[in-house]
Amino acid sequence: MVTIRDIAERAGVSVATVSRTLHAPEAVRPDKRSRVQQAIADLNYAPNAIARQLRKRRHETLIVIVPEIANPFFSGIIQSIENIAHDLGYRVLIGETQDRQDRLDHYADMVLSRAAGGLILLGSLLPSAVTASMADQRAIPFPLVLACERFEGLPCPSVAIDNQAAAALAVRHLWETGCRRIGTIAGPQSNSLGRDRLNGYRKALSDLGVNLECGWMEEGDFSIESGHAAMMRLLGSGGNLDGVFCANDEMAIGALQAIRSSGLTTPGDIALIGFDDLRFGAFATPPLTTIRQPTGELGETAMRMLDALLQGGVVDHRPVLLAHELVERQSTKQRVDN
Amino acid sequence: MVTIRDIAERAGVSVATVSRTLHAPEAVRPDKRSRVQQAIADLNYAPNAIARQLRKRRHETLIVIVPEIANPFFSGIIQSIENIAHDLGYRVLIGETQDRQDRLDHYADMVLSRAAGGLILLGSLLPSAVTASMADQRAIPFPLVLACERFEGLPCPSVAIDNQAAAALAVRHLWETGCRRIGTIAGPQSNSLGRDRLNGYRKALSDLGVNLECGWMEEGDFSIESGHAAMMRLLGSGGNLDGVFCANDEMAIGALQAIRSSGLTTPGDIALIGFDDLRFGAFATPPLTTIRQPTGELGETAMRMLDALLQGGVVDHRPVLLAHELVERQSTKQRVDN
DNA sequence: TCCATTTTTGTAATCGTTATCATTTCACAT
DNA sequence: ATGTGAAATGATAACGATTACAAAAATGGA
Repeated sequence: MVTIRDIAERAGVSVATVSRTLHAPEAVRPDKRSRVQQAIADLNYAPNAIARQLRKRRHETLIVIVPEIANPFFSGIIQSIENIAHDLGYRVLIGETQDRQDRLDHYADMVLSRAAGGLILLGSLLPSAVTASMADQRAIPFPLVLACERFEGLPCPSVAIDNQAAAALAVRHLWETGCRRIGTIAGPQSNSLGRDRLNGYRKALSDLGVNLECGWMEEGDFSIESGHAAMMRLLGSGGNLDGVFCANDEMAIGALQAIRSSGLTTPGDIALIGFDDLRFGAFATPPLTTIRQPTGELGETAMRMLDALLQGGVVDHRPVLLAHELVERQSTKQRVDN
Repeated sequence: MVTIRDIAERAGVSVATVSRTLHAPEAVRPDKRSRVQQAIADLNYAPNAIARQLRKRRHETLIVIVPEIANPFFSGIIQSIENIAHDLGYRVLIGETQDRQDRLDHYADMVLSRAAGGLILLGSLLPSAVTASMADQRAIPFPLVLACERFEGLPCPSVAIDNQAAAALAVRHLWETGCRRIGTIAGPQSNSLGRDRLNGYRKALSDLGVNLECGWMEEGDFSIESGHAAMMRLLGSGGNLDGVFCANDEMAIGALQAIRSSGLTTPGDIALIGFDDLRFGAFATPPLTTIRQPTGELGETAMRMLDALLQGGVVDHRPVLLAHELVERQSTKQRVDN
């Protein structure tokens, strides 16, 4: 491996001069500077980032953790994180956990051992180092920002939307467009997203004075397939629904097909509303009405929070809630406005 | 920051003993070992990975580069890469380029500067360090494996399917199910995937003795939206098509909607076949006939190649071609078998 | 008890940078 | 020429781990 010492030798200068040509070229005289640059080119030298980091104790590498990259919802968030990160001089790497604690801990170890500077967590799992610190009432052991999910009482900055309110909005929309027997395909209840959205559904119904009848609720795991299966169960359970709120778009896409394959139509027989505003939802048959989360803003806010944390600033631990939005397409009946 | 020296001091031993308790506990006497472990727990010590890497010159971090994580096709590949990588003791991070050279080079720099051990490249862009080395007839400057795309004459291991043959298979399938005027929505011609699939289309037509008429071909950029737009152009160009081969599933999903919104049906009026076998394609209306790539095998092969490279082995530079498969669903007419 | 082995331990060099500080070189005025 | 201050350079100590190698301690047999 070619090191700074090899360059120094070949250029007939000291290692300090080489280092300076690299980081403050104006501080070294042009003749030496060009000799050094020549040597660097000749030997194809690239400074060893490991050694430099050891010396500088600064980290330009951040990690964004997602449960699964296959989920297109995360991509918008990640993209905006990356854009901001880039501007702020960081490098972003993405880690996928597949909801496995060991994988997550593996990535957390990178931060614990200073191979990376900080973590943005998009999933519903917490690194065990964080859980442990909570249990011991200690501070969180590294720069951490939470996005999308909510963790009660975790002392770190977080950003999300008000999932419960957004879910309630979706249900109200179904009601306002004429649905009277509104069911739901809920997300996994192990996770705050799933719980909040189900609570929103419940709250909206009770605000509307509707009783949640048995056979109106099924649970999925946010996948297309689970949405399909849950819809089949709803259809079979005699709930006699005319509208269904799905806790995300992927399950709604599965549900859509279940409805059609049962010989029913959307929105004619059963209206459907999803959550997340996936690109694929807009091109489903019929195009899916949904709740849009401000993915760009979500990512940007999270990234700026992490930057503030890394700059040593103290960041407010109260969750930042961003605005959501109803996107009306053809899977719900049209509102009669006037 | 708490270092190994702090632990040594608190436990009343030397740093060597601490290091040994960490990596070869059986080599240190139980009493000291437990004193050290106690000190580690007390001070919440985590060894500095940077320092260790500098000393050990080994890399357990690999980078997988994708053009955009939003593309669900890549997720299957990445997942299998991660599974194998994990078993082999590597840590995988994902970098997204959004087809921008500067981003790609940024990740390549991490390998060049030894912040990571190697690269698996899934996109159509090459790091400039690699292009430069090719131009100078030098060897590629770091462990690199290519998956999915093909680069003529690049001396490094690669794995893919035979895109041209697969595209030809798709076109033949349309023919065999009765289509006689077969158009295509091609991928970007800047990229080998797009080119190979278009060549396959051309070759299949000429093998079938069909003349490619004007108005049968439009180009998209692999996105849903571009597929929609391209299909609208095809419909307007008077090519009078009864079947269309789309160079990927996302464009096919866009095309599907364009056809429907024009009052036509699939496969009745126009049959459609895609490429990649996305999950969303299986749940489209109608479910999409497509070509499946063996994503799992693709990822596994790439990862094993990179491991071999990192182990210092010499790996064959001839591209490894894996088998593809036709997945018949309802967007093409049913074959009359007998 | 004492010597020869075998285990355990500690000291110090090393990895490739950066940064401090002392030293040398330079430009310029006298 | 010479003195001065500024600019450029070099030697070297960090950064925090790992690991030869040497030294010390423990073990065991006589």
